[in-house]
Amino acid sequence: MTGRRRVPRHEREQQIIDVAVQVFAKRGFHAASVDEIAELAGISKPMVYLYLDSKEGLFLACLRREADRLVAAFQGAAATGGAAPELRLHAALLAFFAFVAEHRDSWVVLHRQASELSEAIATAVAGARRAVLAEVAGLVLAGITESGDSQLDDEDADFVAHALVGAADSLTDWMADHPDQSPEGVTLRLMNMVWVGMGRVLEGEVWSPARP
Amino acid sequence: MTGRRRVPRHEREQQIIDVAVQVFAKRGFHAASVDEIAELAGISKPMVYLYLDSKEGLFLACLRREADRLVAAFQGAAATGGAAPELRLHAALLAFFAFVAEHRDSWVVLHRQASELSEAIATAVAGARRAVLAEVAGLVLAGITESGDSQLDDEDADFVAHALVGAADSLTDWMADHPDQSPEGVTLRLMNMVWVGMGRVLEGEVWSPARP
Amino acid sequence: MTGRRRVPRHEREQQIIDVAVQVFAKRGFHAASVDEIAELAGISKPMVYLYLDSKEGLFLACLRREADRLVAAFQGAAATGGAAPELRLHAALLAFFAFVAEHRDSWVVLHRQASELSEAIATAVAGARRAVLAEVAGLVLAGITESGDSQLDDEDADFVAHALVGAADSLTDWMADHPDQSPEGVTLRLMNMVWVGMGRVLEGEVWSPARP
Amino acid sequence: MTGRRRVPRHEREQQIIDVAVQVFAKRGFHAASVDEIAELAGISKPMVYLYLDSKEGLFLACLRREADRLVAAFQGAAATGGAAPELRLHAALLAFFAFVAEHRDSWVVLHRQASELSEAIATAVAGARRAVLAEVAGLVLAGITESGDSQLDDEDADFVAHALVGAADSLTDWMADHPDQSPEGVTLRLMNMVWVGMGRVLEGEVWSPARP
DNA sequence: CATGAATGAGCTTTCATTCAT
DNA sequence: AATGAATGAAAGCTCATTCAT
Repeated sequence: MTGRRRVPRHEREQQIIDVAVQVFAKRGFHAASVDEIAELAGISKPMVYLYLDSKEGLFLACLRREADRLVAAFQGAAATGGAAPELRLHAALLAFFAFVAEHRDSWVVLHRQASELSEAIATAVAGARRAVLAEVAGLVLAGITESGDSQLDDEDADFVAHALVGAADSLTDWMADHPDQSPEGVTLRLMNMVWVGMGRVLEGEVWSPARP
Repeated sequence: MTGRRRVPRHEREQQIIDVAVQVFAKRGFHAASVDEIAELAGISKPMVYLYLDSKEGLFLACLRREADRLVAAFQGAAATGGAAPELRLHAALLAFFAFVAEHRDSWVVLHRQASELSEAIATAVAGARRAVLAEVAGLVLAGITESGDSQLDDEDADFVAHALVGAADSLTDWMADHPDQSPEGVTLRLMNMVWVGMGRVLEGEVWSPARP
Repeated sequence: MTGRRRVPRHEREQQIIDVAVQVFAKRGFHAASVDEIAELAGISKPMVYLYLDSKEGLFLACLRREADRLVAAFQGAAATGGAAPELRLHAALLAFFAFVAEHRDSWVVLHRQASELSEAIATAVAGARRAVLAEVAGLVLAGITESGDSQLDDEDADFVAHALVGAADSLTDWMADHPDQSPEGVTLRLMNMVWVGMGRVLEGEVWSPARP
Repeated sequence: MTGRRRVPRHEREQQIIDVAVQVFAKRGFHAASVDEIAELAGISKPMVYLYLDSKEGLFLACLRREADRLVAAFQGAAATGGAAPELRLHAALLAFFAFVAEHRDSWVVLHRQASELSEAIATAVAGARRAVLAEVAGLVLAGITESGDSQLDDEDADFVAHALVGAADSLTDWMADHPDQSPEGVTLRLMNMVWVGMGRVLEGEVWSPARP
């Protein structure tokens, strides 16, 4: 039971979404029940339907709000992290890890519930991920270009972005197992691992199984 | 309708699991219905329950079979890939990407359905992932140790393993968008990105936002 | 179809229980289906589950309501039947036969469905029966004690109570075959049969197969 | 697993019925499953159907065999218990209590499973009970007649028989709670309670609430 | 004589969703 | 603005029963 009686619409919506994020994170989309969400939000089911239309609408609202927050944090950091691409990438990654550390539920909803859902939802999730990937790829490409060499192209940058985002994603689990590690530390390690390696590759150092 | 009439038990079980992997991959655990699986397998529901006990039992059977296959391929390659750790890592990653390329459904089931499920299932999935992570961390550690320097310890190896596995994971999506790319190519790129970078780091080259 | 549209909860519950008693009496617990009960009550199945939780919960509710009614009638009569134990026993038996005559279904549910059911249900039924047995045994003991002789003890009273209750129980069938017989008449006959006999025994008259 | 391989039909049937009586007694008709019975009997389900036709046929076979045994014991004792009706009644009751003491499962099946079943089964159970009631009523009537008085008629005898049989029935529970009590002792007590009382009543002693 | 394989039908239960107030 | 009452539809699961060998 959160608040009661005569709450203006927008505020009620946010309360409902707050609760829904928690419940979806804990139970998953299908296992979550609108009953439980309504009860935890301290209102009746018809209100949920009046404001959010359907279970899927409710989930979409959660998704959008949390995705917007995450993407905003990410892009905001990338925009203000400094001039050099690597600094901006670093700032963005840091923002990401900090967001996940602070809003675990939001992250779970965004990350682990995309399959088994409707077109609309899958699209929304994919859109957020694509936004992040594009941002990263852009930074990577800028870093490459800046370094003068153009051995690597768009596709390579996309590849690196996927690898980076996947690594970051997986490292959220590692973080959950190492609560003492700060987002800053994690970010620094990841940058070292990937960025330095990428730099060397650009300089022509190539690994191959034939001559390792 | 796969096979018909009077099929011995073990064979039927495999048929059912074959179909179930497809359906679970397409719909997700909760949205999948035993009815649909039975119908696609060309048998009646009671057979599914007779042989696999419950919907969860069926899912577990899928999970176990596919996880075993994947882990076996991965570890088999790691064992026979050569003497040097990086060669073995390369072989293992290659086996992984090849497996995913060939058994997309299996991979989806293994990868995207772990949350919102019962203890038993979560355990099974986590176990498979942990096996792979441990294998990778071992290889990474061996690579580090071999190189003579011991700046990096177990925790670092674990970190790198998470990053690598997460990157590989995410790259399966990239592969799905680039059907022309071979598993070999993907593997090579990833090794270059990570391994070379790691080598440089070991040699003392450090990146930091303060002095990039 | 009993009542329709927008009935407050408690009233609906009683309607449902009313119907359920009839159906359980006719079919027995296992053979009764919630579908049939819902349909006869003129509502949909989910209402039954919303209010009574489960088929077993529904049966328990029937059991408790009817058992309470019967035990209350029995004990109420025993309490107000007069001073002398035999008068009170007579009043209680009369109340029992009158109850059965008027609520045949309730009696069937209470009496014939105890086995093959869950612990909770068996406990509820056994509890009601035990309450009645204890009441009867108490009256019998009082009658014995009052008569001055103490040849008979607690165990004897318990034995007599079982015999009496069993006789009464069986006589409900006899009543069903003799609709013209009033509860009063039946009660009187039973009292004559048992109470007088018990009195003689207390006075020392003993029957034995050796010397009949 | 009782016996195996190539057992002649009649013997197999008896084995199946033996097991079925146990299972029906423990679980009740509906809750008992043919699967469990077949497994405990050490044979496959189709054999059960081949020999006993259906679940109901199986139950009927159990019922008939056990009812025959009980009625035979009862009537046998009544026939050989001596000349005087009360001696024969005593012998018959003794046979009844001894049967129940020794074949608890049979008694449970005969006694507590009659409702909720099909016409055929209800008829079978009712038939057995009626046979016993008739026998008892006959003895009671003989006792009455012999005593010279004819205040009491057929209906009265039937009433007494119902009371007696119900008392005996209920006393089987009392016996279950008093394992040290012998069938002989129980029978003697019951005879004392009822027969002596009946005798007094015949002699004109009448109880009534008006003048107790 | 005997059975593993197979199923039609029906059960209890749950849930997203809407109506009447 | 808000809710208690109500339901259609479907899911998981079980069981008595039969077929093919």
